[in-house]
Order: sequence, then C-alpha cells, then structure tokens
Amino acid sequence: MDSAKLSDIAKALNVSVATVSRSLNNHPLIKEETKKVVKRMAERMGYQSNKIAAALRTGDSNIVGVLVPDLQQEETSHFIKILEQELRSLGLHAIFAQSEGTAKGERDAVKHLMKLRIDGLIVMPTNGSTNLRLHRDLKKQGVKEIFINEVAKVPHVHSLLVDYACGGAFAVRHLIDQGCEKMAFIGEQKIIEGGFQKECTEKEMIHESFAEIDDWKQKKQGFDGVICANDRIALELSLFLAKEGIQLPVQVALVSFGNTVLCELSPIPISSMDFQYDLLAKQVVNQMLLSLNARRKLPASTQYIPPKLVIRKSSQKAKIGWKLKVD
Amino acid sequence: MDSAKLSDIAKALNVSVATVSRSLNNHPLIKEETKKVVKRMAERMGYQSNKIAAALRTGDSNIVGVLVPDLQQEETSHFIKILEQELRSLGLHAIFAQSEGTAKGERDAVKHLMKLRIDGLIVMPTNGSTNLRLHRDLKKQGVKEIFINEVAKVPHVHSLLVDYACGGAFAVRHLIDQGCEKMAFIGEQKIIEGGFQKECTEKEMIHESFAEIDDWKQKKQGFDGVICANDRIALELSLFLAKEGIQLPVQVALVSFGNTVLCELSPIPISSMDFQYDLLAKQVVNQMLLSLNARRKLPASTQYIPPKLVIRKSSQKAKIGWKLKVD
DNA sequence: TATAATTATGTAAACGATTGCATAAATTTG
DNA sequence: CAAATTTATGCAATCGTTTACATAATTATA
Repeated sequence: MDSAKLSDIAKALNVSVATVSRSLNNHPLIKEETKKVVKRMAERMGYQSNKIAAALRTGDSNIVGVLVPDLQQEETSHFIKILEQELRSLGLHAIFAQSEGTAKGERDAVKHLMKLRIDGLIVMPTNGSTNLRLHRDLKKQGVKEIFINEVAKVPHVHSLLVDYACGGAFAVRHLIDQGCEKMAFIGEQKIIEGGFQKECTEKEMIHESFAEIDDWKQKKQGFDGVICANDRIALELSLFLAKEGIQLPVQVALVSFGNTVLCELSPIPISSMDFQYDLLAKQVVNQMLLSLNARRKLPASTQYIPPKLVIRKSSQKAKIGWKLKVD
Repeated sequence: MDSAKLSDIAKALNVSVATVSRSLNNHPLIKEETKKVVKRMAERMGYQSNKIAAALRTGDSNIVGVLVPDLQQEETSHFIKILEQELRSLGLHAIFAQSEGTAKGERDAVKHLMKLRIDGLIVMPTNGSTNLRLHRDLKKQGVKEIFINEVAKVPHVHSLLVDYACGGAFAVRHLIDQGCEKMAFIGEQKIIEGGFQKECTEKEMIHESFAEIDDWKQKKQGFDGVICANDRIALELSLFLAKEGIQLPVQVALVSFGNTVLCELSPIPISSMDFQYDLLAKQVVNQMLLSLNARRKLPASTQYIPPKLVIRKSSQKAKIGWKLKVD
C-alpha cells in the first residue's frame, strides 16, 4: 500500500539510510559502485522521493506559488501553461492560485500558499491593488518573489513586464511603413495608448484615441490606420467594416493586440501583437531559479519583454514594390 | 525570518506544544478558555500552520493533483478556475499538471505529483491514451482518483462526464421545436454526433453529418437546421452565411457547442450548448471530498453532467405565438 | 610498517506537527 | 472525605528525509 522509503532500500541492501540518501543525491563521497547499486534497487522498488519529508528537513519545499487574478483569462492560460512546463522541468512544483485581482483575494491566496511553505512566488497583480505589507512579510519569510506586469515596490523583488508601450509604438511604426497617415486607437489600455500617442507625436502623425468602437464610427472618415487594444475589439471592428463595405487592409489597415485565436477567425485575418507570454514565462522561471539559488539577496531587477508583431492580412497595405524599396 | 511555530506559542503561554496543537485543531478535550487564549496568541504571532510537517506526521498531504492535457485550452481554463476555488475553500491545495494527452506525459506528470504525496488526483484523460497500470498503481498507493470525461477502467475509481450525447439530442430537439425539418451536423465529435443521429432517427428527421464546413457547402440547399461541434466552426459558418446572404436564423437555424466567448462575437449571436464545467468542477470536488473522507473504498460511480443550451439569436426561428403554444 | 591522509560509510539528531498514553486537576459519587 | 469519574494537560514517539559528526576502511606517505 505505502510506497518504498529510503529505509526499505537500506534494509534490502544492508547499508545505512544515510548511504542510500547520499547515493540518490549523488553525494561525491559515495563510491560510484555503491551509487549504482542503490539506484538500481531504488528503481526496482519503484522508489519515489518523498519531497514532503525532505522539505521539512531542509526547509526548502521546492514549491513555487503562482498567483494570478483569474485562471480563465486567455493570456493567463498561456502564461501558466509554460510556467508549469518549465518549473516542472527543473523539478519544482508549481501551485497556482487566484487573487481575483483584489487585495483581500491576494492575502487569502498567499495565506493558503504559505501553509505549504513555498520557496518562491510569482505574482501577477491587477490594478495596483497589491498590498505592500503582504509582500514585505513575504520577503521577511524568505519567499523569493517575482512580479509580473507591475514594478515591485518592495526592495530585492524582481519584476518582468510586457513592454506594452513599446508595442504601441511598434504598431504605429508598422502602419506608417504600410503607408498610413491618419491613425486611430480604439480601446482602453492606458500603456499601449501611451506608446501609440508618443510615437504618433514623434512621427508627426495625425492621430486620435477612442474608448469604444462606437466613438470611432462617428469620425471614421479619413482614418487609414487603426490600432485596437485587443483582438476582441479588432474582430468586432473587422466585422463592422465588412458590413459597411470598407475594405481591409486597403482602405483601413488594422493592427491589434493579443494575437489570440480570434485573429484567424476574422474574415480578413488580423495582424496582432503577440505579448510573448511564453518567452515571459521562461524568463520568469530563469529569474526564479537564480533567486532560489542565490545565497544572498540579489539586487532588484526590472526586465521588459518586447511584444512581437504577427503580420496578417489586415495590415498589409503596402504594395510589394514599395516594400522592397524600404527594405 | 522564520515563521512562528507551535513551540513558539507554547513557550509564550507556558503550556505544552500538544495543548497548542489541540487547541488550534479544536480538540474537544481542551478547555474553551484555553483554546481562546491559544488562538488569540496564534493570531497575534501571525502563526500559519505548517502543512508540510503536518502532512509528514499524519500521512495526509491535503494536496489534490489535477492532471489535464493542456492548461491553455478554453474548457480546461474554465474547469481549473472553479476547481482551484472550490478546493481551496475546503482547505485543500490544488496542484495542476499537464499530460499533453500522451501516456508518457501522463506518467511523468503523475510521478512528479506523487513526490508531494498527493491525497487525490483529478484526471482529464485524452483519446483513451490513459494507461491502466499507472492508475492501478495509484490506487495501490491509496490515491483517490476521479476521472473526467472518461469512464475509469479501474475499480473503485469515480468518473464524471459531460453528457455530450445528451447534448446532441437536446440540440436536435431544440431545432425541431424551432420548426426545422432537415438537419446537418458539422464537425468531428463522435459522441455529440452520435446523440444527434440517434435523436434525428428517433424523430424521423432528415439529417446528415459533415466533417467540415466545406463538405456541407456543396449540399447546403434545404438544410434549415445546423448543429456545429464547436463554436469555432459555428462562427466560421455564421460568417460564411452572412457573406452568402443566407439569413440566420430564419433560413438556417444554428446551434453550437461550447458556449465560449466566440458566440457573442458572431454578427448574429450563436445559441450554444454550455458544458457546465463549473457545475462539473463542483461535483468533482464534492466527490473528491467524499472519497478522501471515506474510511473504506466507495463503490465506483459514474455521473453525467447534462449540458445546458444557452439560446441566442442564431436559433430563434420560431414565432412568438408558436412558442407560446408549445409552452 | 606505522602513521597520516584520504575515502567511504554509519550514527543519531534534527525539521514541526500530531497523537497514544500517562498523568494531573477538577468534579462527582458513595 | 476518600474513591471513582470525568475533564484537561503533558510527555515523548513518530512521520521520512538530510546532514553534522564520528568512525571504519582504504590508500598514500614517511
């Protein structure tokens, strides 16, 4: 019924438990021959290390908490998918929890996670609701934290962020490259919009922002480049344009953000900025590994991941010849 | 740095560790007054029970593994969102892992989970790749398993399934109620299709199945009711119909499966069968709790969760008056 | 060949909670 | 009031690892 333990292996081989433990952990002072014998027996008995016992003894649980507002969101799903893979490949246990984007939710979730004495915590906060005291306490308890998409206000805590502003600027440049001259931004995503505005101003482009599609519809004349804050809005827009007989991308070039499955579901496939959550996740795990292995606290770092434009038909306005020219 | 332990509280109150432990666990033999004092002190010292130590001692980790093929899939996301909430509310720790739908992936993931000595495992297998030996071993180790969307072939293992066949039948009945007379099924989902066919045959309806939209396009004349295996296909279809000038729902009534965000993104919102993964998740957790608490093994059970049709415009073909009649 | 140095193993004490059993304190009973 | 019960607490072992320290076995050095 119960699984094999070190003592079972020890008994079977007539050696001490210590020798077995050290063999399996590749301790340098154990004879190679012994290691081989022990490992073979462990295999034969189907031994699985009891990380709970090890955690209690060493103080390292090898468990990393991952706190997100909502597990159901598209970007979150992508993110945690990679996180699980990467953490597991390092022998770490990932344990996910939802904060619902509230300070109380965050506290409750952290409390729950702390009962397992997690070694590290990857936090995706929302709307700055993150409470400082909580994270100070975590630092005191020796939990290595990494903040996603928010710069940590606690010393020695690392942050990794999607570079939304840079994405906004990229989108503008792409549309300029395609020959657009009057730009619209639709949606409410302050940071992307900031990047959009800054770049437009710098490049001296006529531009305007709208919170919703309906706002834009009033003034739509003249805009030949539209940037949507997310694919949902973009899809809605593309359907509207189709109905109105406005041709994508010749009359209006469209770029969106998110690069979700929706892009391919549009009648005209939508060019969209991929947030590269997989890359983000991998970097996060890297950083976590560094933090966990560091004897002393590392100085806090802030890393931005640039989004990557996936070009589809909705933005390909430029003629081939012209494209060659700029190349 | 380190967090408070039972011994700290004991020292502070000049009582034994045992008394503290029992107080916090509401042991009946401890005086109410004592409990109050202990709990207050625990609170004051910010004590958080160390579940790792408790797990080692009691043999119950209170950790439940959740094994899914892919964390990024829409239905999976919905499912695990609720699972996390429900399990946490019971003081259980949920730990997710991905099997990638392969037997090897499943084995690897389970191995990893078993290192934490999980008490229970919720498995969402794919294409019957689930390997029997693995699950027999788990049973031997005393892990309570629950199978999702596949009937477990291991004794004493419970199964919960979305009743796809029933959904297929529901969809047909709904379309009949709306006055449809010639039905098409588009997509590859054998179980739904089975329900569709059976119901059509029973109700003596003309019907035909197609693997892809393109297959259907050839013969589309005459079909006044279409059932799509998923929302993606349905959205694609609805866009095609719009382009062709075929009116939804008057010329063709459409029902889909999944009830995802896509339904509302269609020009004509799509009626879709909700798989009720939230209900499923809640039932699963119920069952898990029963299994975990059961002293002796319960007889295996199989439970079907009926999908629920969310009616939108795409299928509302019937006139109001006629609707009143059938009510 | 004795001694030192090196290499390989064993002994036993942690880690922090839970819990069977012993004991002490309070209450009831004869 | 002593004895028997009931109620409340303490003692100490235990879970399965890891690891500092002690010791044994082997090899190198003088």
